[in-house]
This record gives sequence, C-alpha cells and structure tokens, in this order.
Amino acid sequence: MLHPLPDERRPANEGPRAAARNRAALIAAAREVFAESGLKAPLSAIARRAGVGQGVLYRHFPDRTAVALAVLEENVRQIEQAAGADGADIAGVLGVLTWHQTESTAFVGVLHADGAGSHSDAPAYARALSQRVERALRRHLPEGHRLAARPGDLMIAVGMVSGAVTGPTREQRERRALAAWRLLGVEVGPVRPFEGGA
Amino acid sequence: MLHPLPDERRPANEGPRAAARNRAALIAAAREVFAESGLKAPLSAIARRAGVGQGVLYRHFPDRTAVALAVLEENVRQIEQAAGADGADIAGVLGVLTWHQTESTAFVGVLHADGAGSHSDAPAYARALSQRVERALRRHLPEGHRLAARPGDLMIAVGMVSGAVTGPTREQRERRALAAWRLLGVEVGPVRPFEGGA
Amino acid sequence: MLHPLPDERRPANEGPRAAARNRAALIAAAREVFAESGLKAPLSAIARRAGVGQGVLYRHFPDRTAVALAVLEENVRQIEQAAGADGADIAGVLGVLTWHQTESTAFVGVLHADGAGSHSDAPAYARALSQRVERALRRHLPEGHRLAARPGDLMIAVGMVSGAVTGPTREQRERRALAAWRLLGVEVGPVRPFEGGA
Amino acid sequence: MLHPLPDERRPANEGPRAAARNRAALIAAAREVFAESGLKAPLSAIARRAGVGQGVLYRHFPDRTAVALAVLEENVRQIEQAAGADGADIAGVLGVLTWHQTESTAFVGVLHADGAGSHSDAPAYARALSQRVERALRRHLPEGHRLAARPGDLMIAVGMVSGAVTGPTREQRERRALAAWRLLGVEVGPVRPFEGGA
DNA sequence: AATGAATGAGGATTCATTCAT
DNA sequence: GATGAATGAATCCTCATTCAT
Repeated sequence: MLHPLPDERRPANEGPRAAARNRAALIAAAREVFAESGLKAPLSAIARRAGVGQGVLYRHFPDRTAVALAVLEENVRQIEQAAGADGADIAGVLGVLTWHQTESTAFVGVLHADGAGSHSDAPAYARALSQRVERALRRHLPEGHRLAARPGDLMIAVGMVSGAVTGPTREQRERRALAAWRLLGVEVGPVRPFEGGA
Repeated sequence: MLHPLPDERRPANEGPRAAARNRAALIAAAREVFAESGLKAPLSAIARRAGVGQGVLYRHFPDRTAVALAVLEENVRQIEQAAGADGADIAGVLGVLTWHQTESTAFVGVLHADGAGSHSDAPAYARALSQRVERALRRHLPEGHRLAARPGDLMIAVGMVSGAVTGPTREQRERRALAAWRLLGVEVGPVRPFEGGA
Repeated sequence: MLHPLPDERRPANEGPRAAARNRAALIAAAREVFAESGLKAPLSAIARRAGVGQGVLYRHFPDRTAVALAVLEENVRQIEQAAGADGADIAGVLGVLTWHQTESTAFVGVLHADGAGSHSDAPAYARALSQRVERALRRHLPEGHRLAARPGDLMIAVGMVSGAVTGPTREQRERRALAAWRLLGVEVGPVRPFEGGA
Repeated sequence: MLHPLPDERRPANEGPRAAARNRAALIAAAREVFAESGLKAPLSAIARRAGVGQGVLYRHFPDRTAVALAVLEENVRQIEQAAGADGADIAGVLGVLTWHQTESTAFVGVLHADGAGSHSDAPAYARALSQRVERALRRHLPEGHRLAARPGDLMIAVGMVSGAVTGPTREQRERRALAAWRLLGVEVGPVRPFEGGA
C-alpha cells in the first residue's frame, strides 16, 4: 500500500514534456531488443533500455503487439518517405524496404501471427501497414514490371524475400535478400535506410 | 486354468514397447500444439495432449527446440521418402515439401532462430536437416533447372516460399505458396503429404 | 471597448470556487465508483470520473479511506438533516438510513475494517460518524421502543440490517432490509434519500 | 528460460503424497491470513504461511475466490456435522454457526460480492453453500420458531448477525453476535467450534 | 491550484524443470 | 520407465503516489 520510496530520492520526473521523448526512446529500445532477443523478449528489458519505468511502457502501448507494431510503423513510414522523395524509383524504394527486412528479422512473426490469443485489432492494423507498403511501392511500379502482372504478386514477393532473410549477420542476410530479388528477376537499388534529405 | 486378464487390470507391462509409442505420440501432439498455439506453447500442453506425464517428455527431448526439431525431422523424412519413391520427379517432391510448409507455419521461426539463448547444437542440427532437404530435391533437379544455376539458390527459394506462406487457413496458405513458386518460375506438383506406398 | 470573452478562452480563473466544486465532484464520483467496483477500485478511476487530475484527489484526501469516509459523512449528514426536519419521526429517519444502506453496500467493509494496515485515525473518525448516526436516531426514539432498552442495541440493530442487505439489485436489497427491520420488530418509513426541503 | 536453481540444492519434493496435506495446509493458512489481513491479502502470503510454493496454490485453486470458498466450505461442513450429531438442537447448531461468524469476519465480503469482475461460477457456489447452511439449520428448527414463519427469514437472520459482528477482538465480536440473536428473540447455545466427538 | 506523465514496488500468474513415488 | 505434484524464478501488469509543468 505504500509502494514508492518512503523517503528516498526519486530519480526524476521531467513532467509531461518527456512523454514524446519517452515514446520515441521506447520504440528505439524495442527495435534493438527485439532484434537481439526476438519478439518474445521481456518487456521490462525494453523499458530498462529506454531508461523509463515499466509503467511508461504500458501507458504508451497496451501490450507487446502494440510495441512491435509501433516499430513496424516507423519502418513503414521510412519506406513511404523514400517513395515520396525526389527522383525516387522502384529500385531505390525496394532498397529501403530490403534494408528493414534485413534489420528486423523478428518481425516476420508479427505478420504471421493471426492473433493466436490476440483478441485485439492488431491483425487489422498489421494489414493496414502492409497496404501502406504496397501503395508506396506501386507508386513507382512501371507498367510492364514483373510484379505488376497480378494484383497479389507484389506483396507476396515482399513476403518471399522476408522468408529468404536468415542468418546471424546482417551481411549474410543482405546477401540472401539480394539473391532472392534476383531469383524474382527484380532489380534492387542500394540496401540502406532512408536518411532524411537526399 | 485362468489366463491373465486380456486387457483390464494390467497397468502396463509392455515397458520397452511403450517408449517408442510415447515418443511418437509426443511428436504428433507437438505438431498439433505448435500449429495451434505457436512455437512457444507450454510444453505441458504437449505432454497432456500426448497423454503422458511431463517427465516422459523430458526423457525423450532435452528442451523445446529438440521437440520442434523432432517434428521437423519427420517432415524431412517424408520429403526424403517422396524423393526416393518410384517415378518421383522434382515437381512431385516440391509438392510434398510445399505441403509441409503450409501445414506448420510455426516452424519458420525455428530456422530463423540463430539460437538466441540456445546453447545447444540445435542450429547445427537444423542445418543438417536443411541439407537433407536439399539433397532430396537435388536428386531430381534437372540440369538446366532455374534453381540449378547457382549453389545456394535452391534453398533460398525454399525459404522464400516459406516466407510467402501466411494466412489463417490452409487453403489461403496453399494459394500463396503456389503463387510464390509461380513467381519463381518453378512448376509444382499436387500439394499433399507423402502417403506410404505409391 | 472589448469585454473579456464570456466563457470561451478563459481556462479557469475561478481558482477558489473550483476547489469546492472539485471536492464535491470527487465525492460523487467515489460514491458511484465504489458502488460499481467495490471499495478497492483504483483511485485513478475516481479522479477520471470526477473529471479531475489525480493530484486533485490527493490534495483533498490523503488516502483511500479518507475518500470513503467523505462519502459516508455525506450519508450521515443526510440522516442528520432528516432527523432535524420538521415533523421527523423515528420511522422516517430509519427510512433514510435504510436508503443509504441499500445504496452503498461497499461501505459495510469500511466499518468492519479495524484498520489492518491503517495507521491513521480513520477508525476514530468512523466511530465518530457512527455516534452521529446514533444521536440522530436517538432524538426520535420513544421511551419504550424495542431498541431503547439497552444502550448498545440501537447501533447493533443498524449493523444487523446492513448485514442483511445483499443482492445485485437495489430492489432486492431493499426487500431484504425491510425484512430485517421486520424481524427486529421495528417499523420503518419509506426508504428514500432525504431531499432538501420537505 | 532457466528458472530453477541452476545447480543448488532443491528444498525437497515429497512427491504426490504431499498433495492432500498441502491442500489442507493452504486452507488452514488462508483461514488465518484472511482473518488477519482481510480478503485481499496477498496470495503469496498464504502460500508462504502454508509452507509451499506459489504454484501449488494455483494448482489447487484457480483464483482468490476459490481459496475463500474452500475455507467457507470447511466452515459449512462443520455446521453440517454439528447438525448431524447426536442430541443436536437448534441452539447448539446456531452456536457453532455463530462461532464461525465471529472467527472469520472477512468472509462477509465473499457473500456480498456478486462477482464484480468475477466471471466464474463462484456466486453459484456461494449460493449452494448458503443453502447447505440453511438445510442444516432447518433440520432442527421447531414448527413455531420465530424464524420458521416466512421462508427467507432464516438466512436473513444469519446475515443480520454477521452484520452485527464487528470489533477487533473475538470477545467483543461474540458479545455483539449474542446481542444480535437476543434482539431477534432467538436462543443460542454455547459459541464454539464443532469438535469431532461430543 | 490543476494536470496527468512517470516511477517502481508489489502482487498475480505462468511454466520449465526436478524428483518422490 | 512413467507420473504428475511441487518448486520458484521470471515475467506480466497494476496502481498508489509524486512532481514538473
């Protein structure tokens, strides 16, 4: 009934200002932790790495899936930005997409999970993210492109490349991703994150 | 003269025979449980479904990964049998492979897991299984086949199809698997398990 | 000449006035929340329902018990008012008392709690409230009344009726309360809150 | 993933034999803990006092309410035994009932709780226990008894006495219980637990 | 004086693993 | 060999309380 430090010094409390910063820190921490220890890593590890209490994590995200989706959303946003940048072309956008695929292997699971136990609208949100990726890619998909023939093909191809991305090092994963695209007969630009300006 | 009661009142004399039966029951149970609840389902659920105590599970398998690999091994064995059957061809073997890919989505994870925390030789064993699949397929891979060009391509393609296999129903997963093979320009036979004889 | 905006664009100047309104809102909210979710409902729920921040709750009440006692105090005040009204008689006052008993079942607990863990003077305050109820009733207790024979009987009877008041609906609880008074051989007036004027 | 003591000495494990003993120990511990700290005492405290791990508590009882009901069930069984003993009469049985009322004040709450949040069949079970008490009492209720007049009166009276039972010491609670029965015009035998033989 | 985010201890719950029978 | 109860660490999650704004 008297949880907090009875009299000691409290670590801090920079007030509401911190909210946005904390959310960002949590997402960044989650990205790292999930990458290192997989999707089932303890949520407490994420809070710790973000430098916040566990309560903050729960305030921002109701459950583990929400955290994962927040990370994914950031990835998607980067892909959208890459697609919206000046002089963007399909190869470049695919490069950014591939970068994220090789970075966060763990997330393959999120998309596969059809909510075994998940009672939330997480699957719907995941689908929405998927569609945003699709739209971003289609913007630059030329008429006669291999993956433009049938409607579903584009996202199936994305899933296929994700499936090929295994291995302990990013280098190996990148090599496999590129081999996968080659097998699909698709040209891919440099594999790298989308960085603000250029 | 009184014969021993035929079936009643004999708790279990068959001692040695039971071990093999239990192992099989555990693997079958694990296949179902993993399919229903994912790879992180409680081990106790597997023992319960197999109708044995938890101790038996530990007698046969040191840890969760060992259980998963045992299930995978059965899959691999079926693929090898399909490859060894009379009149087998690459399309037919791929059909059996694809069947297993659409059946146990959960196992994608096993292969991705590079043993975060796993201190065992599980990765090595997983690699061995992978090579057995590769050998089974290569037996029937014609000289000029699309996937025969470069050494790694064959198994990368297998991984790619696994990546495409998502969705709640087996039908949907099969449709996606076939689309994936089509995108790879590879012909696949009927998607079904290898059943004993023919 | 520009007058200050009548109601818009003035965040809250009324400073002093607000405090009283907040206190009342908190008590009303607490009454509802405790009734719905029991005495151990989260304090944050009370603040939320009252439409104020959690800090305000702490400004007005040091702890959960203080909130509960504030609700009880209001009940007691109503009973006192009923006792002070023109033409009041014992049956009428008991009717008002009974109303509160059927309204807030949750508070039975407060009086039973001998402060397991409560380091405060809450028990003393609870006793004081109890005595105020007793005084209010005694004002109208005729000489030869059943409950006037021995000193403690009056409040024991009140406790007894509280004990009889169970059940999910107010109707059921009222029926049981009336049965209890009947078993005690005590006449009770209409069961209703004391409303201002009459 | 590697919970237990990695190599240390394990406290013990007397095997399945302990199951029954543990259950009994848990109920006894729960009775004490609930009496001391109320119904919301930490379940871990009960396990600790019973000298078992927390898991054992969960194996035997799915939730807090189940624990409480198990304690109540024991009380009820004693009352039934008192009612079944040679030479039992209503006063004697009421004495045993009253003993339990003065012993475990905390349980008033269980019966009041109509399952706010409780999704289980606990209320139904509670009702069943209540009916068993009623049957035990009715066995010895003489035709013209005060509480025999109307059907519901008997159990309402029981509830009423429970409501009167407040106070920090057992002595005080017993005094109040007896005053309550007196106000109801009901004779009660010696207030004591039912002890096996006599 | 109000707000509401943050803290973080505490309690609930699960489940891998051991081991007496 | 099999059984399944017991252990208890680890994780989840809640919420009382503080405090920057």
